[in-house]
Amino acid sequence: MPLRVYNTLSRQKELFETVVPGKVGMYLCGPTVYKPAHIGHMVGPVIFDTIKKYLAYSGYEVKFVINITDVDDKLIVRAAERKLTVEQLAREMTQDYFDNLKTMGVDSVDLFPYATEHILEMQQIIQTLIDKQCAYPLQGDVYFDVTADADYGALSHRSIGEVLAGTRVEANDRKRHPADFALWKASKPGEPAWESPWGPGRPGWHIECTAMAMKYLGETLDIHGGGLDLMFPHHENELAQSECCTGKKFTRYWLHNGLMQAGKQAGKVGGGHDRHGDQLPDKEAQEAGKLAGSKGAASVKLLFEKHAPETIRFFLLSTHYRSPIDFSDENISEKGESLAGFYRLFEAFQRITGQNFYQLSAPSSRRETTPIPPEPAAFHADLTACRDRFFEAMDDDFNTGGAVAALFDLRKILNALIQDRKLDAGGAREPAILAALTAGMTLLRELSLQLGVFREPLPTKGGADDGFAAQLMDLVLELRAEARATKNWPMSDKIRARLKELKVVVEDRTDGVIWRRDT
RNA sequence: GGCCCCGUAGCCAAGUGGCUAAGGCAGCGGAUUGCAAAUCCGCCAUCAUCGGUUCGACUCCGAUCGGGGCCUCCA
Repeated sequence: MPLRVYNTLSRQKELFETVVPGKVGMYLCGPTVYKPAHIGHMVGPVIFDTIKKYLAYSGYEVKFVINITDVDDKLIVRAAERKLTVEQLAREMTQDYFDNLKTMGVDSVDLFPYATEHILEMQQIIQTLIDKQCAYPLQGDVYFDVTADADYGALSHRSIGEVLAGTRVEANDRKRHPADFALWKASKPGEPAWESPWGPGRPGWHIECTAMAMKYLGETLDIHGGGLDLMFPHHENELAQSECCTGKKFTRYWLHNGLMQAGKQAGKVGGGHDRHGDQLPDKEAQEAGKLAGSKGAASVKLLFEKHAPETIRFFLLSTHYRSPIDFSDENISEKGESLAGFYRLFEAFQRITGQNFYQLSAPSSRRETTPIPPEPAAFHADLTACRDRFFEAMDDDFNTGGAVAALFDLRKILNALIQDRKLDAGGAREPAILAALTAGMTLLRELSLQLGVFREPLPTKGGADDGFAAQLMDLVLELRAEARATKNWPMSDKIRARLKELKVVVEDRTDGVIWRRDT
């Protein structure tokens, strides 16, 4: 099954062929570290982390780079507000970003280069562009001349004329062409500045990505990712300056992820039944619906208090990466419900075989995928079909939604085996069946790891209190067992009902009672 | 105004020019259970509307309606 990816440049799915066979250079536009990350900042990293994992699993040697923008107007403003240096602020927010990535299970990034550590590389590229007449210095600034790139606009599918149609006329008409953009900005007093052939200044926004991407991944990248919002002008400009600099294709496959949206109330107001419906939502209401635009967009760290990070990751991956995602607590909670079924399966597996799902050693390469015993035949066939569906989905432009569905199917097949053979209900546990079950669970682990879920056990709720709570539960359930032995159902049911009020679920199984804390 | 995307069951969400349109959550029926819970089995969609292309469209084209994005150094 060949891998196919959707390329923004061509607007269609293309066969995935890398510059160097077997190797992938992948670059993702990272954050400007000026404020704590919100959920939207996690979308790209989670998606491209998953892509990296899957490519590596598929046999590619992948180098994955995410840049850190640590010099920028927003940083300067925010640092001044907080009476910090730009460097201090950047350092603090970078740490926040890294913490969040770790929590979200984004662990496949090979390198996080900093813009400020690549000023020299940027200057060299700028100089090359000037030498090639693609850029021109102007009063301490350096601008890229968009007319130097005949294909300018190809990525975002607009012509230079169209670009200008919607743009406000700026006061700054010193530029040769209104669409020209800054490669280097002369700095004002008090701002971070670096010496340059054009005077003290700092880099423009787009040049850092070109410099760092080329330095670490070569002049032609295989994959360049980012949010849809970056397509224009950021990626368009990056593409133009890079190709003008090297004369080579800059990126083979441009991948853009959809943006997260917070609520839809803004668009819904006044719609529907109002036949006059001409009450357009005002600009402010529209802004409120935009995650990034709403100043109240909570940090991911706050979100982690409400939802398990794994649930959030699963939420992000249950829809296609190019689609926008509606953010809401309800939508995320629903994913938590779906995941609970997996956790119960892991517990059943532990009860049955004594093995810990999280300690199963799963193959990390698709070529060495978990062998499934030929017996029972139906089980073998079902699992194989499931695995095929997973691969098919992922090979088709990383369709994580389809892959997730395969995981659910897998869960059902495993539960069905347990059910049919009464493995968790006092039935005989034949070694061959247990081996089949273990193989199936190993496959589940193998595949789910590619999505970055079920990596490690959830932290137990209740923390340090758990040991004591467990002892109390043993006592309560012992008393309840005595009541049940004498068919004292009212007492037995009362205990169970009262526990339920405490969010403790009791299950009376044929071979014993189990309990768990509910979410 | 310009460019672009989307509209699939109560909700979320895959997918395909033609066999029964994935999966999840919720719901309903059954098995199981002392009763539950959990699990399994089963049920639950004329794919926004209208027209066109085609032997045949949810899938292609056009129009309409509805939602959204970008054009503003938001990921």
